Amino acid sequence: MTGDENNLGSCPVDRGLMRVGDRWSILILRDLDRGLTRYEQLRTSLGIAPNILSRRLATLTEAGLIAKRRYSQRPPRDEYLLTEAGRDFLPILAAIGAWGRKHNGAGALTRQIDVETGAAIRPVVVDANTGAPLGSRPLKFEYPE
Amino acid sequence: MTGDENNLGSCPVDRGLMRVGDRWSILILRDLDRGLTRYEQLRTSLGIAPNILSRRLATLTEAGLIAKRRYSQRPPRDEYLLTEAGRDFLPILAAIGAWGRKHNGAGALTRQIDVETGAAIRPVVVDANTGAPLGSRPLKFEYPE
DNA sequence: ACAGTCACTATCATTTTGCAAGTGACCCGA
DNA sequence: TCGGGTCACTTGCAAAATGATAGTGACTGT
Repeated sequence: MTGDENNLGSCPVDRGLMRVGDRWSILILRDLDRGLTRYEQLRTSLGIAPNILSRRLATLTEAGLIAKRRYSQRPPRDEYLLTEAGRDFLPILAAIGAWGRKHNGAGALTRQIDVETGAAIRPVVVDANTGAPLGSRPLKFEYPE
Repeated sequence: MTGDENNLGSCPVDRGLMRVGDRWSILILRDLDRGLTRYEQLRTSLGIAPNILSRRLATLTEAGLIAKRRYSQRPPRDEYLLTEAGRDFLPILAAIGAWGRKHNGAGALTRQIDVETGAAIRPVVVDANTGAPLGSRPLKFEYPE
């Protein structure tokens, strides 16, 4: 499967994964969030081959999650920044991180700290309607027509 | 990168992705949640090649997200069920779905309904400490030693 | 002029994915 | 009991993606 064919199914999860459905893409978003925005920073941080990094950056750009910005004219140098769609994805990264910590969390792990309270955040997915964590109330699926 | 080498980094996101870091795995979890638990159901629902499905089911089983259960002795038939770790991952699917709906949501999409209230859920990742959605308060990263 | 950095591209081997066909255990009807 | 039919796969092979390594171009600083 190519990952971005245009037979859009009715599943929003699939829709999401069409755009960020691979490991490197997600790790790139994580690094951009951490402040590593330049090609060389990403390459060394991730240990990714340069051709692969280029391709991932291109697809993420095309998917509208990141954008290239020139930070130096001479010499011409670019950095990659998260777009709004990209920033919107960050909470999901945090949720994945929380899951990884819980189910594969041996050893010391990076955490995110709330700057104001100083406490490590504990990401949870809740239903904005009820405030209840997902999984705590019964749900059913509703399929279009 | 193979995806499950044992150089575990300190990033919990990476730790999570080591175990579910590909499109098919996530789509399989989605289908199991929807009640499609048998091999043939998954294969036809996903349109996946049988050898790939077998491999994904094997790696998900090895990763502890799903488990095989015999539902018929004669003929011998198995189904796949989510483990606790697998169920723990479902809220993340919902969050990915919400993101997909927002950023790639043209057309009619499947939704999840709270059985008690009848309303479509609106998944949001919040910090369990403050209740605030992630992204609404400044955060910093803390790296181990 | 020459080394060094950054941001890549090009080439090619390896790995993974995907398609199509086949297999084995069983059930069911004629 | 012989021939389909279903389910849950496996096997073989082609196509695509990934990864390692080397090279390129635009500069800068000495």
